[in-house]
Amino acid sequence: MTEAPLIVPPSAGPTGAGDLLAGLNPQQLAAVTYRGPALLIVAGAGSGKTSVLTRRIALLLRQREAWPSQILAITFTNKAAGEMRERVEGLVGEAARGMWISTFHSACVRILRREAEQFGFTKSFTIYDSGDSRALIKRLVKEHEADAFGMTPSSVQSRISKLKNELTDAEGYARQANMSDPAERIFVDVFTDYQRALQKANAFDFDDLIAQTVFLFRAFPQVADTYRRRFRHILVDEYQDTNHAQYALIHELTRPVSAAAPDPYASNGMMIFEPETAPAEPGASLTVVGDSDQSIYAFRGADIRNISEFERDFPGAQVVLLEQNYRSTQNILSAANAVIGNNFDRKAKNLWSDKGAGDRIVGFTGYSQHDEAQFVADEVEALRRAGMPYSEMAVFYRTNSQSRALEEIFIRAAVPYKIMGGTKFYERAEIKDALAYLVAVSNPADDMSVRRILNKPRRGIGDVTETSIARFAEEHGLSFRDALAHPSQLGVGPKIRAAIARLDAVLAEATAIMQPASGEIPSATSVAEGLTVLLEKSGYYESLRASRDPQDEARLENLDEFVAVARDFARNNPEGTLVDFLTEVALVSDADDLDDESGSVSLMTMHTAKGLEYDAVFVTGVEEDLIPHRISAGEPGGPQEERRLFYVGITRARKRLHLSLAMTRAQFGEVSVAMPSRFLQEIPADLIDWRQSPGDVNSRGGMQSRALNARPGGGFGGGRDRFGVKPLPGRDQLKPLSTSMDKFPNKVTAKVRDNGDLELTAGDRIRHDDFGEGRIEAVTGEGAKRIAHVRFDSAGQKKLLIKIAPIVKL
DNA sequence: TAATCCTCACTTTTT
DNA sequence: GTGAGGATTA
Repeated sequence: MTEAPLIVPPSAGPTGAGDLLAGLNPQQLAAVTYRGPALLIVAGAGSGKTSVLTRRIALLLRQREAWPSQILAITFTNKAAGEMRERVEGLVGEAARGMWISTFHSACVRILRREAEQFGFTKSFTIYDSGDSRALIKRLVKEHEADAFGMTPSSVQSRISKLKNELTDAEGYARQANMSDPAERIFVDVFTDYQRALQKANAFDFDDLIAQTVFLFRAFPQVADTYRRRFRHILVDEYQDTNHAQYALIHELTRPVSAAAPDPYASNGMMIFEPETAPAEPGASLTVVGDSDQSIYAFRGADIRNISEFERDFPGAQVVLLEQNYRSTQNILSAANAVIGNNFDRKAKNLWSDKGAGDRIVGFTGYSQHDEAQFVADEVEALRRAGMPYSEMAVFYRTNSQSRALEEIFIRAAVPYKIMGGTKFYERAEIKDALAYLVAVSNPADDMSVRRILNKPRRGIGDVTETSIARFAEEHGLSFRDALAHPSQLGVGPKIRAAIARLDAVLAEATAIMQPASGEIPSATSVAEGLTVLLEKSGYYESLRASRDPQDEARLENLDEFVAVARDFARNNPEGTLVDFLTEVALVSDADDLDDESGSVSLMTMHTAKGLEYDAVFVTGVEEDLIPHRISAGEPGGPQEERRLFYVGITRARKRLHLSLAMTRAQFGEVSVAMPSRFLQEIPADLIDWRQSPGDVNSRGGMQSRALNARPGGGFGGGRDRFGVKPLPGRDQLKPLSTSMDKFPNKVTAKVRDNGDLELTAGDRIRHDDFGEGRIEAVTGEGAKRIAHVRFDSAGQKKLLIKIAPIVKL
């Protein structure tokens, strides 16, 4: 490999790289141009790592150091993969074709489908998502009566998942387990049976996709060599989030090619045996990008050591540190640095920005989560009026349940919002049902799917019938699916017999459409067609249409959307088969539709926020027991991971950062007192502009100072409390500052009413239960979405959804 | 077999 | 407060 020149003049002709290197700082330039076996790019938040990674790839292509087919770039989400591909294409155009830019899982699926027959699977294997595997484990836990030992399906699932992430299989675990412990024995049995069931169903779970690929490479070195020869440049993004199995996969792929063997890629498919003496090729060049301060997935098996010990694992590795942040103002970064600096055993890193100090961080303490939410809504509206689009604002929280209060207030305040993440489209029951129908066609060996649809819609087929079908299948050596073709031999009543026959016929009809036996190639739209046939003729649609449950209407819409997804797939992949479609669906999560729908505020957990950025960010619920979460206290490294999570949250902000909390929070049906998060006090007080500090709220009424006094050594110093707020002069902190509502015009209750068709016009005066009296300035919107723009006498400007606002006309 | 009542548990989750 | 899943009943 030739050493790339560090600086290429912009006029260097067709292979010139000047534009690729333009505008890079020296560290970025080094990260793009360094050539060697291994490179670690430590990329602080907002340091332009995506740009560096894409330019690095583009430069490799532009300078003809690598063919596209020799590049494997790995990201964690399909969305990130898509963006990276787009950006590389933007830089080098057509020359980007043929690269593998994908997630770990997609890359492994591609490999496994190609090699499946090597180890007892077929190309059309199913991918079990965590719901599928939980369902299977649940059955096994029941069969083995493992619940008697306190094992729940989800605990077993997470244990198995952890073991697989460590590349430990059932056999390996059994070898070192204490088999005199009955609980251990049963767990081993469940694990073993689980793996056996997967194999029998021709299925892999998510963890298997990685682990089995590693096992494949280890068991069949010549297969591994094929890929080692092919991929000369491997780049991994978000390396701090890799688990052991992923690490091992990378390790396998970057080993030197072990022996002279046929190379199908270099020989036009002809088998050419090189002489034994052929020099083995060196391992692929590896580039990893990551930031250990943003490692927030240890709970999923991510191993921070992968990045912290990179230099040991890959001797001779070069390390480049990107510390200049191009995203945030210095105040935000100073807060972030101060917080993360409290984590010990991290490599020092100091993000800096040349954007100037910027605005101070805004702090707010509400009485309740509603109060806090109202603050967020008000602030969002103020920013909107100042010209910031909603799509540039985001609200983060630690747990999904916190979104509820925010939603309630946002609806009432007519703030358009969008929840990111949350219940996933592909995890909805009706979508899983539709998928199960498709899987029943594509992989009849997969009993789970067939069992799932057996009685959906209701056909009168219950447990008893299911068991007899299973028994019949067992006795005759058939799959569960094939047993459906012999309803008369099942010993069930005529009604049920007919129902089974009908299901069998529907499946057969759909199979004929999507996978014609004659070997002819099904049309591009066959998946959408087959899906429609399945849903129509199985009676699934009909049962939803006939239902009186209002939720079933939404289910129908979801199914329509799913059919639309299938049509889109056909359009984008004219050659795409049913298996391709199912693969895409299994590996694509909703996180991939994170596209900012322009014009709405984004609500999401701090985990989901990683990798995103917004002009204005609201981090809510900055309280003890929430961030850091209560449960994290018991886990090793828990509090530190929580701190990183908080760090990720605040480093998403470009210009404005808001930190808010509530003094009381209703959780699990009861209201409890919340305390400010310890992380708040790690931020230098002069960086925060408290609109309402914890001190303000506490010093009112009977529960004064509870949160502040709860910490020994806390209290006030230098005329300012620890939150940087001056105590009001002339008043004793222990006495109520004010007992009237005027100081807290935003205090909000969570009542909802129905005003029906209350007529309002500009100029009317109204009284609001929480905000007092005000004057209507304008009314916009139609019907149930009519919005009153009100200027309240003491609570300021607000928008209200008229239908549900607690208001009366005066 | 299906509907209904009751109990329980309740972080985060790129695939 | 809520939703899922299990046990109980019709």
